Amino acid sequence: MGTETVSKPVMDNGSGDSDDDKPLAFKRNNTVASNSNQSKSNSQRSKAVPTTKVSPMRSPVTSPNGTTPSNKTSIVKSSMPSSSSKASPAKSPLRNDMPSTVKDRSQLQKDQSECKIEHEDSEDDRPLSSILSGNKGPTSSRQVSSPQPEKKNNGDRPLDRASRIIKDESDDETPISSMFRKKIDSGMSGGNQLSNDEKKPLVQKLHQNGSTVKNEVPNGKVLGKRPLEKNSSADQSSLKKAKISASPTSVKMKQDSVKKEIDDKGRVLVSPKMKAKQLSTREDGTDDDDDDDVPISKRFKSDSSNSNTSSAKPKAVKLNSTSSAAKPKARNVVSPRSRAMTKNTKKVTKDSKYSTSSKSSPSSGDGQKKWTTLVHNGVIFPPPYKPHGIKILYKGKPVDLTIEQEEVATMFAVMRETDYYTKPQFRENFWNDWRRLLGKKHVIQKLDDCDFTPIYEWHLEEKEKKKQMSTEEKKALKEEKMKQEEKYMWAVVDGVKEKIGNFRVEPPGLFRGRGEHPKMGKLKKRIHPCEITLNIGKGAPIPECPIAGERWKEVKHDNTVTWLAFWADPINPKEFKYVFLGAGSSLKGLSDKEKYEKARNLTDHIDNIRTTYTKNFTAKDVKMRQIAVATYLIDKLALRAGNEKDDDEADTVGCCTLKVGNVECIPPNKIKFDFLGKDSIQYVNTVEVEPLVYKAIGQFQAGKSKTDDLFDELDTSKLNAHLKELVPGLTAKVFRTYNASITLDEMLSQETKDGDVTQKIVVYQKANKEVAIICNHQRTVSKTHGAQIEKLTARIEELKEVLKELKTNLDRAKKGKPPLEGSDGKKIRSLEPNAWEKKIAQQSAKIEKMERDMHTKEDLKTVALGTSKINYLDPRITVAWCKRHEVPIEKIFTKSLLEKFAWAMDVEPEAKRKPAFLLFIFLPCLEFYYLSE
DNA sequence: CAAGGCACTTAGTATGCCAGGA
DNA sequence: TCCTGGCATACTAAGTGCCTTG
Repeated sequence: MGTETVSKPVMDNGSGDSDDDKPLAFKRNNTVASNSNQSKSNSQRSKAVPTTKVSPMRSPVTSPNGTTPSNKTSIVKSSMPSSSSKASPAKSPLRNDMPSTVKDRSQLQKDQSECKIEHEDSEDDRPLSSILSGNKGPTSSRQVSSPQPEKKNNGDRPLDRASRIIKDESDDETPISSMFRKKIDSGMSGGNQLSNDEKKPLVQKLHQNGSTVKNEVPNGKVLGKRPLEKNSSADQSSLKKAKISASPTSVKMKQDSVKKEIDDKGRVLVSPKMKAKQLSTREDGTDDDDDDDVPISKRFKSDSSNSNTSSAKPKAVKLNSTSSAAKPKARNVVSPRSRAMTKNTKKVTKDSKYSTSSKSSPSSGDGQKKWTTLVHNGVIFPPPYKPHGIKILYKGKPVDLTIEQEEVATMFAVMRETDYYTKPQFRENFWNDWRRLLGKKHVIQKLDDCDFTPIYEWHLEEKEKKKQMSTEEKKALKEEKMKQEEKYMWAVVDGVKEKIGNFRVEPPGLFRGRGEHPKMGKLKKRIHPCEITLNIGKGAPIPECPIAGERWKEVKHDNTVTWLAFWADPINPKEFKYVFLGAGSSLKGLSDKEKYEKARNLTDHIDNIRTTYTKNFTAKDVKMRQIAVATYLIDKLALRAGNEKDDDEADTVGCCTLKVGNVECIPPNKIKFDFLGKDSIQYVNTVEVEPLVYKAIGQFQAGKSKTDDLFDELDTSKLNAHLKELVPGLTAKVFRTYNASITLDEMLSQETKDGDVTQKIVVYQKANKEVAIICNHQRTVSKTHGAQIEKLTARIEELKEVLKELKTNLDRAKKGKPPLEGSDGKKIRSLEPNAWEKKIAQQSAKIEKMERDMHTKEDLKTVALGTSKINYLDPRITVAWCKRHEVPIEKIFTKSLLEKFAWAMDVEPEAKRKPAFLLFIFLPCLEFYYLSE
């Protein structure tokens, strides 16, 4: 895309890039944080961290408004799609579509029979309208700003985040949506869809292989293409326009980029991009369309009419607020959602008609129909263990082991070079499980007397052999593997071939829990078909069990969930391991998009939320005060919610589970956090907080021991229940997404300058790094890091020596003297002074680059950039920025990320519409006016 | 309301692959 | 041409959050 070029120039006004840079939507005022300092910790994992970083950008601000319109009204609405969807407690009267008869897992497990339930669906839940309304108002009223007082102190300023607008972005996107709409309009009116026929084929045959099938239903039904959107979602549909069906063809026209694929049966399938686009269309008419695609502004319009309305944010119901405090945190809450749900009622319509019969299981998932037809070939199992016959030594003597015993011994032996190998907990757990296989009377009575060296050496040899294979051999092997796996790699969802994320059953091994996990080293036993439950469409052929003589545990047909298969986790039998579609699938894309929409929607409410919690810093009710402080920390520091954990898990915490000892008050108003978070990654950060927060934390600590809960009246359910009262669908994790995306947007808009692509990429990486620091995404320093730095340092020194020689020769050349001979003794030919100067410049540039690279490497040695890019940064911000600045998107997103974010690729850069765009930011309502002009 | 169940997202590490440099 | 570093992907652990049950 470079395209925009032209326009861009035009647009710029004096402002220079800045305008361009303006993010589409989000903007923030403040400066970037300075973070830099974070501490990197040293080493390894646990240690590191952000230390005091100062505030990461976060917050600055106050301000809001000014710039942003924040308020676009407020309305909440819908936005949170999900909520709606979920809302209904399953039950839902609303949903109709459900598949008929499906048993839910629990039931199944219990062995009950199926339950049929019919629901209507709710598709729409929320009216977007509300939002709109907000938007509309030009002026805004937006709220004022932030609550915060802000002071910035050194770095961290408390909350200052400007309120920015994410929403604007939508504006940007408008175009996109428009496209969709057009599509719709144009064609369709009717909903024609692709024919169902197309899809049908898949389903046809059925065989069962022996598995137990429960609930099988006749299929039926509609096979239309998948609606991409969830039913509920945002969409609301009220609008629903007729959806068009999206026949591939039609779709295609619109999108160029889309590629078609033909599946083996000759069906036309769509590439991810296309699919994304298709989203807009709905399949059987059933679904709603997605409003998602519709620009918010547009949505508003349409929606407004909607009923749902609910608009008002205030909405939410409140739930109870009870006070009790029990510490045991309970998880659930009630929820406001119910109300929301009610709304749902809405939608129903659609599905019901089309849908087939499904019934859904009451409990699973959010109860929304996720697909209509689902065909896949099951999962592939790891190859059986191949005994090597190498004996371990026990007290110096070789010991005979059975195949099973040898297999487990080998798992342990090959871990010799890992840290686990020497950890007492790991060894103990391994020993307990292995001993069970050996039997009490076995010769081997003590792990420490075992010498696994022979197996370890065998393992090294095998590795070496593999390494030494010729390229051809490796290639052949790979092809062979591919051939075996090909059939398991794909699923056909509503007629579209999609990649499956993890179609391989996890092989047996020793559990590698992170941190001080109490179960590390336990044997993760081999999973057999009889432990696996498959989920396929009714009427779809039941995958053949790949292991002769065995059969699946069960075959379900639940279209309210997205998993294709699951089995009980052998380490924690209460949990499951699932097989899902790949990240590039439309099902995943949809939910990803919803996630970012939720975050974006938070922009409209953030001021209000901050005002609320600021007010509650002094609430009389302890629970309320704790909620206020916890929300503040989650907003300011991007902490995770912090669910309760069991004793058989590593001892890590999140915001709600912080212990008194994890927080240290440093007068006058700084707080030092030091705890192990997810994956046992240490979080160390000293930040300045609002004086009232400082005071409140001191109160929460008073009279407690270090191991007591800081927020003893709180748990994630209560916290989220409160957040939902403020904004339907809002949960603690949304703040992380919001802050990450806003930070990216602000940094990109503030720091991107004219320059070449490389420089722009550096800006992007810097922003990415900032986000990674905020989110505390760390990685272990590579083993070779030190050596690499040394090497680079040496190389730089060498280059500097050469530079010195060049300078000397320049001086000599100026004096008419011949150059000195090189350090290697070779003669150097004479050059004119300007030629020497040129060489000097080149050499200097080379040195600078190398120093910069080294600095970057050192700087990022403990920072993991990928996690935030994959999970937290709204890809639309990246895409729009790339378009605006003519940076090829491939420079930022890998192939798989491009696939994953196919739904975001259409965002308008906005450059061309800059004028309108800018206004947009400030005065959303003028948008149409401008554009039309 | 507590507790457990379930579904799905987020996360760091291990491994494989490829391009650039010696 | 081989080696290495760095990136991309594979893998799977560890979170979040909603729902149901008692």
